[in-house]
Amino acid sequence: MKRIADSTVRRLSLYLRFLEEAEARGSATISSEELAKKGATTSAQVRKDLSFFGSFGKRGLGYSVPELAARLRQILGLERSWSVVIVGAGKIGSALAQYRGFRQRGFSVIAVYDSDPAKVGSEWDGLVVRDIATLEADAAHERPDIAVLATPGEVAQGVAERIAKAGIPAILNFAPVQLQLRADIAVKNVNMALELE
Amino acid sequence: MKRIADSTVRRLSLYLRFLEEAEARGSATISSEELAKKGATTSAQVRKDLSFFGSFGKRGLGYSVPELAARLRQILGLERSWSVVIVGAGKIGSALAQYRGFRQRGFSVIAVYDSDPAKVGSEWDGLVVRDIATLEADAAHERPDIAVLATPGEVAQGVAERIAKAGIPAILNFAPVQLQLRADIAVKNVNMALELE
DNA sequence: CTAATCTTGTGAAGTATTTCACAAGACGCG
DNA sequence: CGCGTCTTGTGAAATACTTCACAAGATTAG
Repeated sequence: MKRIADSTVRRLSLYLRFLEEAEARGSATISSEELAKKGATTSAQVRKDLSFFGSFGKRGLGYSVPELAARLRQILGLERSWSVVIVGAGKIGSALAQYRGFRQRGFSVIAVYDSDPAKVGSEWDGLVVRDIATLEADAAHERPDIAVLATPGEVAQGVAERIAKAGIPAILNFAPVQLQLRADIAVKNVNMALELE
Repeated sequence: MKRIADSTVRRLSLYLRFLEEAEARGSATISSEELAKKGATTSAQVRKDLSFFGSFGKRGLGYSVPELAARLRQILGLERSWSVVIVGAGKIGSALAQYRGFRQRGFSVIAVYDSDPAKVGSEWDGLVVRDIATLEADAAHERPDIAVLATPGEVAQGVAERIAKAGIPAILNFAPVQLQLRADIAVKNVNMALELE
């Protein structure tokens, strides 16, 4: 079995969103054509994407909305909950910590870290900001799945190395630097200014 | 001339960041190999990306750092300043309004809008939150280049239509919905939960 | 000036992704 | 049941993107 293309994953995630809308509206089935129109793609593309994982549509009818939604959740790894820690309690970190979209998608924020003593101990939306010094010790028993890196660029590389050493296997990087880490750490970069270009 | 691939633009933006670092360090030239190593790609890829716009390297030497940086800024449209309005003064809107990365890249936030009377009139970082009711009138004379849509999903489509009607030609959409707009409005979607999947 | 060494620019080859096009299954209706 | 209509699943074709490989320009050292 070949690797799933990044572009395919993005589209699957989009399809899932449309399926959830359809589910809420009470539709029982949906065609590749409908999914395509909402997602600004083609029906052939939708079918190709889905057929990669097997065939769960009915000819002449379309796809069963609840069945396809369940299948996509499984493919995207959303049938289980992922625990997330946010490192950096600045502007971006605070927006992310309170972003409802994560919870809705099965990601639960279990901790926020910062190095600024003025911020450590303050409470946000039920979460107490922890001292970054305790990152390694906490990670050893809480075993978070993903770290969101939202520090200033200057310290991002150093903090990323600590995250890697603490045994957290994936980093979502909001800092505007390219991280250099061991290949077994999954790094995904997000650059908001880049989106505007 | 063919359209520039999305993946190419992303890399060009990355190269520019490395060039700015090199500029700060005082390097006069840089090779495709060096750019490739930092950007986790190959030197052939770097050269192909750049050769698309002409040939401005020197064989045996590499590329002139300031010259290439200037050329990339021009290609990416960063030689001029773009004015941005943020619509939606919630968590994401406020993080974006204060995000320094935009300014550094030539995007200046000229206004923030919200529909909540409790927020309208309050001041953020030198910007007064305006009532969304004045969007059309303001846009007519300020002519912003880009609107950042950071409203809740339920109202995003309606607000996007107003933005389009107000004559703003590009939207960066942070709401978790797929906008349906006229084809001449450039829409770019950002979905933070998606990045984790 | 010549030789050795770098590094670009670019066809050609190799992969990957998207679109086309159509056979065949599924349903509804008379 | 037979017919018309809808919609999937999928090879094949088309397109797009990446990597290879090498000729040729540029520099440095002797």
